[in-house]
Amino acid sequence: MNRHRYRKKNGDNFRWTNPRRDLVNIFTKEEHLSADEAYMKVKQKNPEIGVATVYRNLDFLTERGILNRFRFGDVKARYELRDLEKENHHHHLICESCGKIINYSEFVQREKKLINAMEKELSEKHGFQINSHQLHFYGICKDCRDK
Amino acid sequence: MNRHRYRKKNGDNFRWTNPRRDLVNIFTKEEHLSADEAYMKVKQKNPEIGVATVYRNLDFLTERGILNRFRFGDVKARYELRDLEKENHHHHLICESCGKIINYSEFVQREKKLINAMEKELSEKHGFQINSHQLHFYGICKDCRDK
DNA sequence: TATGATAATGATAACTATTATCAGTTAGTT
DNA sequence: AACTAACTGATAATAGTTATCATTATCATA
Ligand SMILES: [Mn+2]
Ligand SMILES: [Mn+2]
Ligand SMILES: [Zn+2]
Ligand SMILES: [Zn+2]
Repeated sequence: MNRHRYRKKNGDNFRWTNPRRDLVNIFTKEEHLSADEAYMKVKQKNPEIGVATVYRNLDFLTERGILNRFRFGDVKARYELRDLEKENHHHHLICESCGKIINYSEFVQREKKLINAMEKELSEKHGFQINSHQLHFYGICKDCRDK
Repeated sequence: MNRHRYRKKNGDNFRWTNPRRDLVNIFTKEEHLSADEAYMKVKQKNPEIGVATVYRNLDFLTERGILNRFRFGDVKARYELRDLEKENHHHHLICESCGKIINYSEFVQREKKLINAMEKELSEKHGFQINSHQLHFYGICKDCRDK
């Protein structure tokens, strides 16, 4: 599991650097980018940046709770800004044909109730402390169906 | 998205070979194996088998609906036999510390209702045809918490 | 039950995503 | 301005997976 280990050991005295700022900026404009896609974007603003820096900081920002990391069946990880408000909490539809990813936030209320009950029971029954959940729907998007 | 393309073009005249039989057998005994883990297991029975064959057939069996493929935050894919009965439908708890994967099937009834409603609305609203869903809970397992 | 078409295999090279290493650079503190 | 640890970029290394290709095995048919 531990393939992401650019972890801080002592304290939290991190530095707010340009690559970090640039990355966060990019994710305010675009969602679900892979490391490579983010790298391309950041490069436009700062051609000097290296891939390793992008990977390191996607990891850094994810561990700091600023980004969410997903793996949608695809090998490569994808990222988005973490929802600040609970109301924005959303999940994903993934097209198995073209790979398109669609956000949806319907049913948040009803879902929340079920998820809360689940988390409670699961943590009691399995002694498992739940930190987050992901709900993915796989299928075929409208565009691909129309073809 | 199309990184898995050992796909048949013409018809469905596939052959029921030893590697395929062996793989299915292994998954009746163990769950959530990665390609490499499955390879090791099959090798015990048939030391001649190659990795490529394992990858090809994990893919083959997944596309034939015999196996489920997952990516639990980890880079590597993991597989299990697809649930034959709806009653066995289950989801997963993933420990972010040790990587342990726990099946759970509580709430299937309540969940089914919500999921059905979701699938209906989502397909109407987004024109998206939903084929399957995955619900993953991430957190810390009992063993890791006790340490 | 032998034959033939072609699906499948195994070895291995290649590729893609990610991580480690390390010398040089910077942010933030004094 | 000087100091120091955090950070960076280049690049090598690794892990997981897929492509290639010559050889073999399956199975429908004769
Ligand atoms: Mn999203
Ligand atoms: Mn399972
Ligand atoms: Zn599509
Ligand atoms: Zn654990």
